[in-house]
Amino acid sequence: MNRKEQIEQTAISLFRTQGFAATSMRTLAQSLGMEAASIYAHIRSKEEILQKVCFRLADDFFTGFKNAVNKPGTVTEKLQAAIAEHVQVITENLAAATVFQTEWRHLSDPYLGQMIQLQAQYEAGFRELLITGQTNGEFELTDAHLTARALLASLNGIARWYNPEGKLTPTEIAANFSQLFLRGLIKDQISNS
Amino acid sequence: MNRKEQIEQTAISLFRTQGFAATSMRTLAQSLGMEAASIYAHIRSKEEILQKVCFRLADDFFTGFKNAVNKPGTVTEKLQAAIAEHVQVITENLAAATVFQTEWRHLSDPYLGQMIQLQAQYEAGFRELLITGQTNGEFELTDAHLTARALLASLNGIARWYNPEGKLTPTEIAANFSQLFLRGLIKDQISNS
DNA sequence: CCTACCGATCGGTAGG
DNA sequence: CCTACCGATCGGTAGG
Repeated sequence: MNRKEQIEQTAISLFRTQGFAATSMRTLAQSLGMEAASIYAHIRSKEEILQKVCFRLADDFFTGFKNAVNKPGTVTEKLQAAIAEHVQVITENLAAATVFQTEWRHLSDPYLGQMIQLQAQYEAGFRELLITGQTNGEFELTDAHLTARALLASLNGIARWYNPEGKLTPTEIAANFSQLFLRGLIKDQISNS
Repeated sequence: MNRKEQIEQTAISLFRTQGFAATSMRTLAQSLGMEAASIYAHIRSKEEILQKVCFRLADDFFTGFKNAVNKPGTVTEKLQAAIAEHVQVITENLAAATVFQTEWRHLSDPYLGQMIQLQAQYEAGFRELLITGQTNGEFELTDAHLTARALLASLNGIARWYNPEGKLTPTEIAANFSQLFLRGLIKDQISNS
């Protein structure tokens, strides 16, 4: 990891805990053991760090989603794969994913507009998967917009509680989410009747 | 609405769009048509506004949850009621709920610690409801912590997309969430077999 | 990567 | 609710 990557990693860690706006270049410099002015030998601006992390994460999420959708199988299986990919991206980039989710609005034009578009596209991907499953009879749902948003919000929430040293692995987390969203909470009463 | 309430409402609106740290008292003053120094005739500090909105919202959520749980009925019905109450609080306090969700970490001690506790308690309330339903055979779930967090994250996400002029009413949104989390996406195959 | 520094802005106070 | 102002801090540049 070269000095530029060190700066970015440290910045992401601070942005995560304090927020982008509340993190000063002097605090960042102190965490790195250097002067604030020296950081500018490696990066152009504070926002450049945020831009890089946001677009990298967005790219990771899209790559994961495309992998999931392009696999052969039922729509149910594709959705399960998309959930697993999304969980993987978050758990493997925990600090960066948190910063992406909570700080992207501090981007300036034109990056802000691009980010909004990318997020709308990603959500649309899930929504279309849901509609495909609805059309072919695999799924039953009332509102694809609401359902896609509910699923994505709960998946993104993982970044707020996932603990790499906890008892749940990313794979187990993904399996639990798939179970929850596909089967729901209500216990099957068939075997009892 | 007196001047103090006007200041708070305007601040909440700015905190929502720009974030707490990125909103200056001068910007707030300009939105109100007054000087920054004059605001301090009505409030003690910038953070005081954030404190007030966070604790008010937390109180609203707890009140709603207690209402839901104290109603007679099955655990399923109580969970449906808790979802409906949560949706109501968000949709009736859209800006304030968004600020609460995204800016509470900018509170200073001891308010920050209190807020963390309150959120843990609220989540525990949902988790215990889920476990009660699991114990009495209404629900089937693998991990109550994960399930409560998934449900709450998706409910909180409503604040990011709810449109008071949109086609979905808060009641409809709550019904869709209950349907999604209780029944899941998979279409019942019973009638086809 | 440092020293020295820029103009701008920050939350907030004094005094009226 | 205003004018006048405080010390502190901001992101960033110049020059080495």
